[in-house]
Amino acid sequence: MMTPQVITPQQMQQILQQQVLSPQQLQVLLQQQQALMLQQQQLQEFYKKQQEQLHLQLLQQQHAGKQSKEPQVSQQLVFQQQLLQVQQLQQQHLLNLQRQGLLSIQPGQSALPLHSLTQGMIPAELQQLWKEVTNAHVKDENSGNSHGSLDLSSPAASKNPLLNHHASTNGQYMGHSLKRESSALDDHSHSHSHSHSHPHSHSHSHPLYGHGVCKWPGCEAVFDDFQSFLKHLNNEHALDDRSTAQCRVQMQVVQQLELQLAKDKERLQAMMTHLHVKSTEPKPAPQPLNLVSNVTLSKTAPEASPQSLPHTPTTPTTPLTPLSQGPSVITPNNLHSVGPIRRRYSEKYNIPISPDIVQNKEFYMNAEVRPPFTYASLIRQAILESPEKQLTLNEIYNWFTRMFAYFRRNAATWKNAVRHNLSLHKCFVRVENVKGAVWTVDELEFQKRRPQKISGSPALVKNMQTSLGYGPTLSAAFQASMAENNIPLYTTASMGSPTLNSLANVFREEMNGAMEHGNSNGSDSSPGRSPLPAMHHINVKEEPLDPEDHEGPLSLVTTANHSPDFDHNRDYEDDQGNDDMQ
DNA sequence: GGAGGATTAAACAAGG
DNA sequence: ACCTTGTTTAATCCTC
Repeated sequence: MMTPQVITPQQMQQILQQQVLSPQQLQVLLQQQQALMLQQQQLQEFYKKQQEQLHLQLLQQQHAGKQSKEPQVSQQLVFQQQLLQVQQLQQQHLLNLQRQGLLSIQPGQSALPLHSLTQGMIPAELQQLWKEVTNAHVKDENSGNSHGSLDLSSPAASKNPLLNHHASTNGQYMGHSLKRESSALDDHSHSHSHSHSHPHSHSHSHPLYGHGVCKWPGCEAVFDDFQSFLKHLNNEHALDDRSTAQCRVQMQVVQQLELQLAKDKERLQAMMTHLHVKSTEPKPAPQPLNLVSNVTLSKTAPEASPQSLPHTPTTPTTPLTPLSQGPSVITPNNLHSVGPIRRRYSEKYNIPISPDIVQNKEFYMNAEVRPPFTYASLIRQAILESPEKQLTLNEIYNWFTRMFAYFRRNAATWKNAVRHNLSLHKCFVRVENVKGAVWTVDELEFQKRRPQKISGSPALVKNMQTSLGYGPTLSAAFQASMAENNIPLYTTASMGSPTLNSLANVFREEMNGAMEHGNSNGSDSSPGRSPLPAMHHINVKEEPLDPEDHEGPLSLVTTANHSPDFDHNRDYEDDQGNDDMQ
C-alpha cells in the first residue's frame, strides 16, 4: 500500500517532524486567516466610508472654491490615492487568497502515492487541523474516495453536514462573510460572474470555486458544475503533505499581506490624522496583522535586549547588494530578463529601511521553517552583516539563532554543519585575532564557488523540500505567492523606502548561484540568470510566467531594520539546553 | 550512472 | 574532565 519510491519513511518523518506546523501553529494560523477575512470585510467598509467622507469633503472644499485651499485639495487627492491603494491592496490580498498558486505537481503522479504514504503517518492533529480547514468545504460527498488515503476530509466533513453550518467557528468563515467578501472584492468572481454561465456558481458559492474554476492555489481545474468541483476538491486537495503545506504557505502569504496592509493602514491613518480627518470608525487595530506574529512573539519574549550581539543586531544596513535595481514593476516576464543582477556589495546602502517589510525576516525569525539558503550563504551573510565583516564562531551561531527560528533547535546538528562549512569552504577564512579567531569571507572565493554549483541551488531545492514537505512544488508555490505579494509591496515601497534585508540578499545570492547554471553557464557575474530550477519544473507546466517570479520574494523580503527582539537570553540562546532535540 | 554540491553525522585534536 | 573550536572523513541525497 505504500509506495515508498516517492518519499521514504525517513523523509516523511523529517517532514512531519520539522516542517509541518504544529497543530497549535496551524490552529493559530487558521484563526488568523479567519480573523483576517472578517477584518478585511470591516476594513473594506471602513475604507469605503472614509473615501466617501473624503469625497464629500473634497467636494465641499471645491465648492468653497477658496484659492487658499488648493494645496489642501491636492493633498486630499493624494490622500484619496492612498485610500485607493489600500483598497487595491486589499483586493490583491483577496485575490492572492484565492488564486495564488502553489502546486504544479501532476495529481496523478506524486499526489497519489503521497496520499497513501501519508495516510498512515499523519498525526492525528493534522487530521484534525485539516478538518478545520476543509470542514466547511466539504459539504457533501463522501466523494467516493473511500480508499482511506484520500479521505482526510471525509471523516469530519462529509459525514457531518452539520459541521458546515457552524464551520465558521473554526476558521471557515465560508458562508456569508466570505461570500460577501468575494463579491465585493474579488473582481474575478465578481466581474466575470456574468460572463460565465454557471448555474450553481452563485448558489454554491465556495471560496475555492469561482467561475467554474478550482481556486485552490495552483490548481485551476475547470468544472462544469459545483458537484464535480467538490469531488475534485476532495480528491485532489485532500489532506496530505502537499495540501497541508500549501495551506501553510497560504497562511504565510496572508500574513505577508496583512503586514503590508497594516502598514498602509498605518500610513493612511497618519495621513488622515495629519489632515485632521476623523475616521468614522474606531479604527481597526493598529497592527491588525500579526495575529500570529504577535502570538509567537509574545511567546518568545518580545523584549529586546541583545546581549551577546549588541552591535550586529542593530546594523540592519544591508551590507550587501542593494536591491534598488529592482525592476520598477515586477512582472512575471520581466523578472526573467532583468533577473537578479548580481551586485557587488556596495557599502552604499543608505537606503532607508522601511520597517514594514521586515516581514520575511520576521517570518524566518518566528516560523520554524528551514530557510532556503545553504549554510555557506547564511554564514557569509552573517559575517558580511557584521560591522567588521568578521565574526567568531559563536557570533555566527548567534546570528543563526537570532535570525531563524529554525535554528533554535537541533543546535548540535546545525552548529556542526556550520563548523563543517567554515572549514570546508575556502571562501571562509579564519583570521587569528587578539581575542581568538574570527571568520571572514573571501568574496572572490565565494563567487567563484557558485558557478560550479550545479543544478542551481540544490540547496534551495532541497531545503524547500525538507522544509515544506513537498519539495519544489512548494518552494515554487511559496515563492510564487511571495512574488505576487511583491507587486503590492513594491507599490508601497516606491512611495516609501525600498529596501532589502539580509535575507533578501542571501536569497538573491542563492538565486544567482542557481541561475548561473540555468542559463548556460556564464562567467561569474552574468546578469540575467534564471532562478530556481525547482520552480522551472513546476511552474513551467502551468504558467510559464511564474517561474521567473522568484525575484519577487527577494524584493519582498526586504528590509532589515531590525529590532533585535530576539534577545539572547532566550532559552535557545543557551545552546546547551537545546541540543536535546535529538 | 557518474560528478559534484550540500547536508548530516561523527571521529578526533587542540586549547581553555 | 568537559566544552568549544576546527578539521576531516564518510554516507546520503539531489541535480545535471
